[in-house]
Amino acid sequence: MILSLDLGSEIPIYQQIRDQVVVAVATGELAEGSALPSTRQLAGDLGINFHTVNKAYDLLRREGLLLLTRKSGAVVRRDPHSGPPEGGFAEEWAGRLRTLLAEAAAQGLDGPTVLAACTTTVNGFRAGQTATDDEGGVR
Amino acid sequence: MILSLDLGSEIPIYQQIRDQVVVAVATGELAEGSALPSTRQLAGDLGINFHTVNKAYDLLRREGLLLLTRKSGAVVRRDPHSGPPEGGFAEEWAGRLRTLLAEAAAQGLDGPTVLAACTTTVNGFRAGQTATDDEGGVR
DNA sequence: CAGCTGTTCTATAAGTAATAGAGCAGCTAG
DNA sequence: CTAGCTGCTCTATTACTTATAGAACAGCTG
Repeated sequence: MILSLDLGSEIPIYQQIRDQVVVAVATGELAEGSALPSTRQLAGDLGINFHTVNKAYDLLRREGLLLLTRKSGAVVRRDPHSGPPEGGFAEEWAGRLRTLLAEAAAQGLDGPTVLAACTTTVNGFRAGQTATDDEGGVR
Repeated sequence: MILSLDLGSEIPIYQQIRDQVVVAVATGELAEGSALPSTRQLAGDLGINFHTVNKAYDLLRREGLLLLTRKSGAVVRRDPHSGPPEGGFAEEWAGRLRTLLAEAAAQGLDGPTVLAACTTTVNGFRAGQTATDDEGGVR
């Protein structure tokens, strides 16, 4: 997968990394078991400090998406078929969804437009993973 | 409207205020022209510094939701019927939506569940502004 | 005038983000 | 066994953000 950073953004670098890994897992681009570059290597490729990459990986580990070991490096732990998320996630996530959708509504986007954007985005994820959906083989 | 703050949250206070005003505008609880408490009064009610409230109001003004004048105080400028948002908003918002929905998908929430949450939330907003009260409790 | 309003300035303390360097423990290929 | 990789941890510095606080100014209002 290819990571692109915007160093001039107000979004912290470690969060840009985290967000792009999350999207890659959602689309199926990163399946369960996929290996990510090491912290030092990715930092070198991106031209940033390895502590910053370490922070992003550590955040992904705490979210349950990455498994970090000394022998295998960084490996994707979950994918969209791994079953329900950990306790409390759905409620916290629904709260953030409410804020984000409220922002669009307050700015004048009407309901159908907002829901169409949601549907298109979610279907875009599934298109990326249903290619090998019949296999279902969890490695 | 009633503002509730969580001082122990990792979310900045000024952003909690902003988020709750945004939701109130989306639901119609705060219609165009509604007056908000002054910075000093709201700060006193919440037990926080008025500079923090000022920051939240200033953010809402930059987002086009509030109109701040010395004579009228803080007044809601937009509501869901004010027409399309300002240029560039939709694209930036769609990017954040993608990240948020990807997070749910990566954690194992399936597409229909995610879209159901979106629909329920958006309909909850519209129930607050249209004549038809649907009582769509999100629980 | 007295008392509100938003607004702007300085200032401080605490936390976060990103940088940097050094080192340790565990695994693996040569 | 050695060399080199891995995640991981520690200290440290710089810059920015968050939240606090006090003071003052300009405009409107009763």
